Amino acid sequence: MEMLENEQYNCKFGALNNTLEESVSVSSESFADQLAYKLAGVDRDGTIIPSLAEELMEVDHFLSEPKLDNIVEDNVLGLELANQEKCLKIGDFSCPDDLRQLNKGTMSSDAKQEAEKESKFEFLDGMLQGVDEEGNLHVTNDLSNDCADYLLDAGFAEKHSHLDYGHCEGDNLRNLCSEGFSPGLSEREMSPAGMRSLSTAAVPLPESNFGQSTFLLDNMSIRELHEAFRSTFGRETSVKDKQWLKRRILFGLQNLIEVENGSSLLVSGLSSHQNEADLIMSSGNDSSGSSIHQNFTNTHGDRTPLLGRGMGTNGHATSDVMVSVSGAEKIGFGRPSLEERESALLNRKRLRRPTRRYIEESDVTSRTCNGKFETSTANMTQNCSRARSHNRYHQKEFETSTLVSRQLSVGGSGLQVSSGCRVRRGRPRKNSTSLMGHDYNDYKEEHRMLSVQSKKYCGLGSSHSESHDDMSDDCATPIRTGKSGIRRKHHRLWTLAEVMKLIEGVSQHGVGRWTDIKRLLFSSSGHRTSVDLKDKWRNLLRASCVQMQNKKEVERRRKHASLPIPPTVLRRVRELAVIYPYPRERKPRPPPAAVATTPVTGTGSDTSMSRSGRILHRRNFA
DNA sequence: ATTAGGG
DNA sequence: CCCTAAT
Repeated sequence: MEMLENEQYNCKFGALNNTLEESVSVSSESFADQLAYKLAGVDRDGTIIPSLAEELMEVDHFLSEPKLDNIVEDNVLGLELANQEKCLKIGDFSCPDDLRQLNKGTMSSDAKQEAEKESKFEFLDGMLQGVDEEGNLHVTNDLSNDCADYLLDAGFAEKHSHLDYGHCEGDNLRNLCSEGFSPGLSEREMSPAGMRSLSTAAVPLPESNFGQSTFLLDNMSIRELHEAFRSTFGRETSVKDKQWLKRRILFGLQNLIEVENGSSLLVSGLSSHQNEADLIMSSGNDSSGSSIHQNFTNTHGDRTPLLGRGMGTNGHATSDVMVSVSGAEKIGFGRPSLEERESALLNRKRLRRPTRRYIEESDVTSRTCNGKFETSTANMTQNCSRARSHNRYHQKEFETSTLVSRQLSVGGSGLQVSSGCRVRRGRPRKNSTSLMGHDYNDYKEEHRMLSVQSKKYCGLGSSHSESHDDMSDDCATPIRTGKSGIRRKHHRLWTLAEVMKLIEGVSQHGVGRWTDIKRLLFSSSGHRTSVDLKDKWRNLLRASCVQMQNKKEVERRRKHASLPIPPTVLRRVRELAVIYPYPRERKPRPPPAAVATTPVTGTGSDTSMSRSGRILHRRNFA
C-alpha cells in the first residue's frame, strides 16, 4: 500500500514538476526571482525579512531548539521546494483562476467544464467535494448522513440542493483518496478525503523552516542580526550574543508561522481586526506564485495517506486510525503555504511591537520572584485586566513553573478597563487580541446572572482579595466601551491562536473529545476547560454557518459586533463541521418545569458546590 | 468524570 | 460563560 502510494506520488510529483517548470519558464524571470525571494523570506542581501509576531503562541515552541542539521542547501529555491514537500498543506486559496490556468497544462478538462465547476463551487464554497478526472462532482454520502441534520438546521439546505450526491458508498473516502487526483486539480476540487488527509496527515515540519532560518541566521553578522532583530521586533537591542539574537529572531519568525492562518487571513485582506490594518496585502500580485504552490500542495497532498476514520452513525468518529497516524505529531491544518507565510512576512511591515518587557523576559521562563507581573507598558496596561475572575477567585491554578503561554500583550481589543489592574499571582494573563467568540446576543440572561454573582463576589473578595490567586483582576464589572454600550464583561476572550488550536484539536480528535483536546493542546491554558472548548466550538460552528448563509449580513453584523473571525478560519470550521458533525442537538427536551425553581442567584452553597466541582475539573488539567 | 445542551 | 442533565 505504501509503496503504491509512493509510486503514485512520484508519478504525480513528476508531473507536477513539469508543470511547475513550465509555468516558471513561461513566466517572466522576475517572477522566478520573486518566487525565490518570497519563498526564502530573505532579502538578496541575506537579510531576514522582518516580521512581527502578533499573537504569540506558547513559548515552548520557541524553546525547543531548531534542528539545523536538517537543511543545508545552497539553492534557495531548491531548498524551498524541498521544504515545500514537507510542509505543504491546504491554505486559503483565493485565486482559483490562476490555478485553472495552470491546470490546463495537466488536466484534460476543457475550459467549459471548468467554468461549470466554478459555478458550482460558488454554491459549494467551502463544502468539501471531490471531482474525478471527468469533472464529475462527487459528494460523499456521509454528507447526507451524519451532517445533514446539522447542516440543514444550520441553513445548508439550500446548498445541499445543488449537490449531486455521488454514487460513492461506504468507504468512499478511501476510494477517493486512493484514486488520487490529477496533479492539476485545485484544492477546491479536493474530496473530503483529500481535505482530510491534507489537514490531518500532512505533517508540516516547522523545523524545516526553522532549520532554514537558522541556517541563514547563522551566517549573519551581529550587525545583521541586530538589523533583523530590529525589524522583527521593532526595537533595537544591544545584546551581542549571537545565539540570543538568533533565538529571538527565530522566535519571531516561528511565531508568525504559528499564527499560521493568521497570515492567510491577512492575505485575504478580510480581517478587519485592529492589527491587520497596516498589513494589507494585495492578493493579486503574487497570485501566480500561490497557484503554483497550491498546485504543488495538492499533488503532494494527495499522496498523503488517507486516514479513514469513519463517521459513525452517531456522528462521532468511530476509530482512532487517524490518531495513530497523526496523533503523534503536531499537525497543522490549512496552514498557509510556506510561500504565503513568507510573503506575509514580507508584506507585514511592522506591527505592534511586543512589550519590551516581553521580549526581555521571554527567555526567562520563570516569573518574577514575587509573582507580580507588572505591566509597565501602556499596551499591557490596557489589557492586563481583562479577566474573568468573578466567581473563580478560589480556583487555584497550580501552574507554577509552567513556562507557558505568555501571550503577547499587544493590541487589546480596546476594552477599557477601569478597575485596577492588580497584579496577579498566577501565570500572567494571556492577552486576548481576540475574537469575541459569542457572536450574537447569546447569553442574555446569563449576563444578568453573572453580573449579580460578580458583584457578590467582588464584594466578598475585596476583603481578603489579593491573597487569593485569581480574583485579582477586574471584578467583572460590566465594561462599557464608549457609546457602543456594554461589551461582554470579563470572560476571557478567545485568541485567534486559541481558536486555531481548538480547530486543530478538533481536526485531530474529532468533535466531542474535548478532554483530549484540552489535555493535548490546551494543557498550558489553565482556563479553558473542556467545556469551554466545547462551547467555543459550538460558537464557531454557528459563526461559520451564518457566514455561509449570507455574507452580507455578516458583514453588516461585523461592524457592530466585533467578530473578526477570519473567513479562512470559518471555512476551516465548516470543513470540520462536515467531517466531524457536531453531535446532533436533541430537540426533544422535556421541560424540567416541574422542578422547583432553583435559587440561581441565591444560596452560595449551591453555586459554591458547582464551583468546587469546577475547580476539581480544572486542577486535573492544569 | 465527561459530555451535551440550554440559558 | 454558567449550570444541569445524562452518561
